[in-house]
Amino acid sequence: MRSMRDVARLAGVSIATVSAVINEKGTVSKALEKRVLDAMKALDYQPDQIARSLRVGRSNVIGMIVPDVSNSFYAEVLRGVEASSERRGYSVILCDSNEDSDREQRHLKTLYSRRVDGVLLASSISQLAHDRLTIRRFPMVFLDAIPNGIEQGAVLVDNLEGAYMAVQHLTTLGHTRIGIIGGRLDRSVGIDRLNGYRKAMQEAGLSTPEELIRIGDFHDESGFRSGHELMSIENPPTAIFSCNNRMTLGLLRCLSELGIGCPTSVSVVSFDDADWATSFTPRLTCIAQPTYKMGEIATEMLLDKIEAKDDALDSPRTILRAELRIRESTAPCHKNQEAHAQVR
Amino acid sequence: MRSMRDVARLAGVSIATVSAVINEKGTVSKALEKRVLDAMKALDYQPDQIARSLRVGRSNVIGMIVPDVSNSFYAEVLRGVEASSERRGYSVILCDSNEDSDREQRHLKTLYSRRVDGVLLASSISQLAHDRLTIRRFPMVFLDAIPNGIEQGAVLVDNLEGAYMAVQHLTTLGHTRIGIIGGRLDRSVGIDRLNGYRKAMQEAGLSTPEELIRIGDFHDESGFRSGHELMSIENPPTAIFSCNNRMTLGLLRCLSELGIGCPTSVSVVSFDDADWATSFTPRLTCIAQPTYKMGEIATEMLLDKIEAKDDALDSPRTILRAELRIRESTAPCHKNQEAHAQVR
DNA sequence: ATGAAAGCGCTAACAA
DNA sequence: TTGTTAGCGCTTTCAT
Repeated sequence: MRSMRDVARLAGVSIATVSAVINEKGTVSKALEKRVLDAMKALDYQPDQIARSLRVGRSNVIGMIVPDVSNSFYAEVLRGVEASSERRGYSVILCDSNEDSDREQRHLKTLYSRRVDGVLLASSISQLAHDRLTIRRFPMVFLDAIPNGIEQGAVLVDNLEGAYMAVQHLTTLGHTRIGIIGGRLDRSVGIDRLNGYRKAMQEAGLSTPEELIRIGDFHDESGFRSGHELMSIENPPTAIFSCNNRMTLGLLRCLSELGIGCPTSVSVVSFDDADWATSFTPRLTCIAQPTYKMGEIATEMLLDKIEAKDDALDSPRTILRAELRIRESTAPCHKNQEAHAQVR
Repeated sequence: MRSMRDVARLAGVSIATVSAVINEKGTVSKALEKRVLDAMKALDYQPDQIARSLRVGRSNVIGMIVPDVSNSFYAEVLRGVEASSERRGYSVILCDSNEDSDREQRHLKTLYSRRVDGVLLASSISQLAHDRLTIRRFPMVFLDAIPNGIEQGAVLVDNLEGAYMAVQHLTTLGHTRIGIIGGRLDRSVGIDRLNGYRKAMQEAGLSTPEELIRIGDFHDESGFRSGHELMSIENPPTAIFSCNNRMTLGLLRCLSELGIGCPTSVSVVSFDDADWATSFTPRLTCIAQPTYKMGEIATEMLLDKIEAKDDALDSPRTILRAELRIRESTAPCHKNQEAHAQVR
C-alpha cells in the first residue's frame, strides 16, 4: 500500500507538498505539481481517507438507518440518499434495524464509533427520543417519520393531507361506506394517515363507525387479515383506503381470494406507489410519496448541517406533498347508484 | 469527544491499560479492569474506530456495489449482507452504480480510498474484468453475475437450471409455442437463462424460431415491448417465460392492456419472485432465487477471505439452486388440447 | 501486571 | 513556494 512518503520520494518533494497538491491548496508551483501528479499516477496512489479522517476529524461518511431495505419505499429513499451523498463526496453506511429498537440502538453506537459525520434515521422508534444523549453525538435528520418530542431537522410527507386526498377521492366518487386499513398508531405516520381519513369522512358528512376502521402493522399479513374483517361485516365497505404498500398487497391478495372484484365491488386506494402498481389489473390508484426526492433533500439537509460553520442554523422540518395518482382501482360507487335508483 | 487519555486519566492508569481492557487482552488485573470500565461508563466513552483502523490496518468495513437498490432482488440480497456483516462486526458502505460502469469505477476508487477490507460486487460490467488492477486492491466476491474471465470467489444462482425448470414446467403443461423475454446477452445472467430455455425446448423436441425469442434489457419497458411483439406474431405463443422481475412487470402490464387472459390465453413464468407475486391475480408462477441467503453466503465468503491467515484459500464459486414455485399463472395449454381433438 | 513510547498516514502550523 | 514537524487516537512492542 503506497503512502504519501512514496509519492514524495519519487517526486523528489516533501510530503507536505504532496498533500498540498492533493488538496489543491494552490500554493504549489506548476512544475512541482506536475511531478507530484506524475508520481501519483506512476504509483497508482490513492490517498488514505482513514488517516485523513483521523487528522481532520471528519470522515465524510454518513449513516443511514432504515427499518427494512427490502421495502421499496425505503429502497427508493436510499437511492436518493446515495446519489446525493456521492455527489457531495460522502459515502453512506447502511444499517437495517429490522424494526428492532435494540438493533437500531446498536447501529447508532457503531456509527458513532466509526465517527460518521451524521445520520439519517428513517424510523421513529419513539424510545430514541428519550435518549437525547445519542442525538447529541452527531447531526441527525429524520426521514419519513418523526419520534415524539423531536423538533430537529426532518423530512416528512404530509401524511394527513395525503390520506385526506385519498379518501376525498373516494367520497367524490360517491362512496359512503369507506373502510380504512391503518398502520401502527404508535407511529406518527399511522396516526396522521388515520386522521386524514377521519377529516375527509367528516367533511363529506360521513360517519366512521369502528367496524370500518382496522388497524394493522404496516405488514402484508395485517392487510390481508384486515381485508377479510372489513369484507365480512354485515354492510361491507364499497371502498377501502390502505395505509401503506405492504398492507395493500395483503388486501389485494385477500380480495383476489375472496373473488371480490375491484373496482366493481370495492374500490381501493393505497398509500405508496410501487413498481408493480401499474402492472396490476386494475392499475392501482394511489398516493405517491416523492421517495427519491425525500432521500435527496434529507441528505442535503444533513450535509448542510454537518458543514455549517458552527453558527448552527437549526434546520427546519421540510414537509413534502404526496400526490394522488388516479388509476383504475377506484370507480364510482355502484351501490349508491342502485340505492339512488331505488329511491326514485 | 472523549479519548483514551480521558479514560486513562480518570481511572488513574495508562492508556495501554485502557486499550488492553477494551480489547480484552487479558493481562489486566481485575481491580484495574473495573476502574477502567467504570471510567469508560462515566465518560460515555466509545473507542474511535478510525484511529484503530489506521493503526491496525483494517477498517472492518466492506463495500457493496449494486446496479439498483430499488430493484427488490438487490434490496433483499443487501439485507442478507447487512445482517451477516453486523453479526461479524463489520459495517457496509452501500454504492449504487445505477448500472453505469463509470459510476461503478468511481465507487471502487472511493471504496479503496476508504480502505474497506473487501467488496461485494453485484453487477458484472465486464469491462471490470480487464481492470485486474482493481481486483488486486482488495478481496472481492461477485454476487449474482460474474464478469468474463473472472474465476474469483462468487456466489451465483444456477440460472441455466432455473430457466430450464421454468420452461420444462411449461412444456410439461403441454405448451409447444413458448416465447421468451430474455435479458441482456452481454451478461452471464442473460445468456444462461436463454440457454436454459433452449435446453428445455430442445429436450421437449420443440423448435425455437427467432420470432419466439425477444431480448430485453431487464427493465420494465422492454418486457412491455417484448410482450407486445410476442403477442402480435401470426401464431402467438401460449406461454411466455420472462427472465426477470422487472420485465415480468412490463409483460403483465402489456397482457392487461391487451386484455389477454392469464393463464387462460397465455401462461406466464417469471424468473425472480417478489412481494407482489402472490397478490396478483393470478398468483404468479416463478423461479425464486434465494436472495437473502445469497447475501449471507457472499458476505461469509468475503469475510473469511479477509480474515484468512495469509494462506489464502482461494474461495470457490458457490452455486445455489433456484426454486420453481408453481402458482396460478401457468395452466395446461388450451390450444394444444384443441389441436389434439382435431387430429382425432 | 503495568507503563512509556513509537508510529499508522495524513494535515496544518510554522519555519525557512 | 517549499519543507519540517507535531499531533489526530489508537495498538503494540519493549522495558520495568
